[in-house]
Parts: sequence; C-alpha cells; structure tokens
Amino acid sequence: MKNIQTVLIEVVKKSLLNRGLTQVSDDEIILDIPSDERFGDLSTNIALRLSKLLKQSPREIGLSLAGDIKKILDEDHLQGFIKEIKVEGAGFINFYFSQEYFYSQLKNIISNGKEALRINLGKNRKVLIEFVSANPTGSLSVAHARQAAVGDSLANIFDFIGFNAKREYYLNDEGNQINILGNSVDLRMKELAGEKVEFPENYYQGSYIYDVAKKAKEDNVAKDALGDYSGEYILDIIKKELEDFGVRFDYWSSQKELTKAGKIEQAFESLKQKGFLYEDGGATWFKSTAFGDDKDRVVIKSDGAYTYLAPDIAYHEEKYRRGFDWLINLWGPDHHGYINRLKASVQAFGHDAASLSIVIVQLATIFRDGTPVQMSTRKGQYITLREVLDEVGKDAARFFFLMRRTSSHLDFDLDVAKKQSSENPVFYIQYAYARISSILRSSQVNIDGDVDVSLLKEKEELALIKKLLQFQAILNICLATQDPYMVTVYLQELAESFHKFYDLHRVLGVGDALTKARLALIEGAKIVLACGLDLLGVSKPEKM
RNA sequence: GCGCCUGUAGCUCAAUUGGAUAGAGCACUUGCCUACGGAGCAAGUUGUUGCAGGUUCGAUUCCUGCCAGGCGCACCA
Repeated sequence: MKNIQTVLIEVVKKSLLNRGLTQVSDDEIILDIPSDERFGDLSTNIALRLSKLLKQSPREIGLSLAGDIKKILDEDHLQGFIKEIKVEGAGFINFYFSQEYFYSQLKNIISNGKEALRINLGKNRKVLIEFVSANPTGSLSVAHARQAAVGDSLANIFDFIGFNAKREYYLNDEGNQINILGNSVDLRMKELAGEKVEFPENYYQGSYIYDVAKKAKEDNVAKDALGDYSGEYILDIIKKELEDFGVRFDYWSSQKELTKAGKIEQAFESLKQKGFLYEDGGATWFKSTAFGDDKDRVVIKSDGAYTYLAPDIAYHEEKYRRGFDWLINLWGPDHHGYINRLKASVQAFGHDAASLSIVIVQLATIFRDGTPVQMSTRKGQYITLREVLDEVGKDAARFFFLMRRTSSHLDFDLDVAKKQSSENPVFYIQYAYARISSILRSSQVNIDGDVDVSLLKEKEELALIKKLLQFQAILNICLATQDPYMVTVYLQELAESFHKFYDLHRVLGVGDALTKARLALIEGAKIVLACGLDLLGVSKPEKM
C-alpha cells in the first residue's frame, strides 16, 4: 500500500501541471504534519509559495487549487480516505483524513506487522557508515560511546528504510600513536622488572598499560613488536566493549593493510596525473584549495613521512572502489577543521561532494549527583563506555546518548538513567511496552480477521492511532538529518499516548467486540514501539 | 586574529528544517488506586527566543553586525 503522503504530493503536482505550472519542482511541494491538529492531518503551503509567481493572493490560489485537488481525488477514487480539504489561515491547504483511513492503516499494521512500517527511500543504495574508529590505545570514552550509539542506530534506520547500510571501523594501527603505545608498555615492563624509569608526559598514563606490560612479559614479546602487540591486546578490549553495547561492525578496516597493499602510492599516482599534487620546500602538497579549502595541505613531509591526511585520502577512495556510493563519517567535534580537506580529496577523484557526509557528534558531559564529572584524557582519567555500561546498563546508555540532536552537546545524568520512574524516558517507554504485553497475556480473546476497529471512537483511541501513523514521517526526518534522535522523541510521545489511553479506557471486560478492537489497537502500538526500540538498540521487556 | 558550533521558561531540552497561538520533562502546588502493572494519569504557574538591523505574505529557523560561552586553527594523529 502506498503512503498517503506520497499519493497526495502526486495529486498536488498533478493539479499544478493541469494549470501549466511546470516550473515548480518536486521538493517544493511539501506536505507537513501541522503542529496543531486543528489544522488537519497534513498541510501544504504551496499556495503561499506560488503567490508571488502568480501575482494572486495565497487564499485565492489555495481555494482554486483545493477545488482542482478534490476533482483529481474523485477521479482517483481516493475520496474515501480524505474527509475534507480546507483552505485556512494565510492560505494553507489542509487535508483532513477520514476515520476509515485511520482504521485501514491500523489494520494494515496489525496484519503485516513491522513490514507495514517500512518505506523504500533508499532504493537499495549502498551506504557506508564509518564511526568510532578510535586508535587502539585505550578503552573507549563516552565520546566514542555516543558515536557508537548514533552510528549503529543510524545504520539500523537506513537498513529499515531501504538502504543497504554497512558499519565500518577504521583502525589506525600504525604510526606515531602505536609507537608511543609500544614505548609506554616497554617502559612499564622495565618498571615492573624493578628498573627506575622516567615516564614522559605524552605517553599513555592509564593503569591498563601495566596489564598489557604483564601480559607482554609472559608472552616474551620483542621490543620492536610491542606496538602491534599492545594494539591488538587493546583492540580486543574495545571489541568486547562494543559488543556489550550492542554494536557490531561489518568491517574492520586496517590502515596497516592499506599501506601494505600500496594503496597510498596508487592514490597519489592518480592525484598526480590529475595535477592535484605538487612539491614545495621539500614536501608534497595536495591542492585542496581547488575545491574550496582555505589552504593546500601537506601529504608527504620533507622528512619523507606521510601526514595523517595521506592514508585517509587513499582510504576514502578505496571506499568508493568497494562499491559504496554514499559515505557517512561520524567524527568528534575536534575534527571539524578536517572536513574541507577530506571533501576536497574525494572531489579530486571526481566524486560529488555530497556523496561524502560528515556528521559531527558533539561531546557528552557525564553528571553524577548534579555535578559534571571532570575528565582529563592526558592523565588517562576519563569516563569509559565500560563504566557507563556497568552503572546504568545497555538500554539506558544507548537511549541517553541518542536523546539529543547529535550536533548538540549532551548532558548525561547517571542518576536519572538509573531511576525507574517516568522521569527516566527509557523506563517510561519500556513500561508502556510491558503494560501492553501484560494485557495481551491476560486476555483470553483472539484477535482474528473479523475485528471491527471502527468501534474505536474515543478521543484517546484516535489520538493513539494517529500517533502510530506518524512513525514513517519520523524516519523521513532521520534520513534528511542523518540523525536518529527524532526516534527517541517520537517513542516518548507514543508511550504517552498509550498511557493516556490506558488510564481512561479498559481493554478487557468491555464486551467482546470492543475488547477485540482495543486489543488490536494496543497490538498496533506494541508493533510500532518494538520497531522503534529495535532501531535504537534498546531491549523490549515483556515484563519489568 | 581566522573558522566552526551553541545561546529559547528557574534547570535540561523541543519546535516536523521558513509556517498558523514557541511546546515537553524536571522542579513547585493540587487531585485520581475494591477492575487489564499507580513504575501511571489529570489540572495549575513559567517567555523581550543573547542584542541590533535586514530578507519574506510569515523568522526561534535564512543574511549582516555586535555580545557571551565552547571547540578547532601543525611538514601532530
């Protein structure tokens, strides 16, 4: 069944074409859910937009367009789903759906389950979402944790709306950081052996370095192999942390292997041929200014070593070669200055700048007892994903990291995340789910084909159905913003609609026909809640 | 100095990406349990959207300037 929103957009477009208004592009026809339900179920501002072009008042245009639209709806036999079309306010055309429409959609959800909620927006496009990608030099921090939650949920959502999404972790497993890691472990080994050592400030200070050192000693690791050895040791820890957080990557991409396969030279050869590399002062520069960067960037230093950008250029070209046509990278805010040069590099290879999206994931501040928990990465004192997991559990952790717009700072209150009350949105939503499950368990009635959902006439019942049907619009926003956070807002609203209904109306013992109808309603709510929670990676408890 | 982000109710945040009377939660006050899970529901109070201009039928949203806070500005990674 086609989404009514898409159908109506086509109808509006048709009405414009009938008047020869071909200059209006598809994305200018917008159908919104009005903020106030007095303004209908869907609304378009097209008459206001056309006012200038047509030199007519928006109301006049609205009235005449509304007339055309009614005719088209008659021809297309869609009249049954639209109760009314009104021109209101400055000239908004507002569509009011019939109850039959809502009932038919509810039945659709109950008979097809989750599948009824799918929309194919992605057309199976291959999208690669790269996130976390932390150096294997220590446990994951809360900053990585937020990226992990956002990236994983985003991939879930993209898969659900018809993309072919893959999760990728880029492993910076060679170079300076790994050398420093190896040296740090080496020093700690000496220290454990009783030697007096001077431990430099830029070395890794965390106590876990001692653990690595002990293990390395047992395994008799040679000094020049310590970097790789320690990297692998710590990577295992990271993998376990991510697994416990419910995040599973499709690919672990290694920089070491990229280098070994000669991909950097290959990429540079190609850039050279295109004329985007030049030498100056003994260094090799990438002409990123050709694509809007502030200045050109060094890729090979005068001492012959690559800069950080060099493998990244090759790595991203490699992503395209692997067949992905949309790349999404989640980065911390400290990398925003890096966006232009990387975008320049993909353009240098002939890719559209829009095919690489960089999502900046802002930091989270952890609060305990009402005060921010101080952190200092240098001293190795930072809150880890592991600590948050141990303290509040996977469900609350994932939900809380997603609860604000990804581009906004986030205050994560550990005390609230642990609470089992309506103050804690995770429990509020899960409680709705558990309540529904409980009713369904105690019901003796089967919901079969002959449910008469048109018995659902109460205000709270209709409000709940309407809320269910907004789910797809929310997924649309997630796609447009590349941000899963709207799902968290929506689920809270959905849970609220259910709790309100529950409080005023009984499901069981109100007569077979009505009980059946209400069971169908809460079954529908359960399906949508389940779907939303799955996308966020939060569990769905039948009992709490 | 340059660039990016943020500034909305006492606090934490929304506002469907330019729409109609700027809304929720927390906190505070007051009601609702012999029935499906009260871990819930209902009612009440809270605003110069940092400031000043501009564009528009319409601005919290876009543009310019200023103020305040955060972050970033390497032949580091």
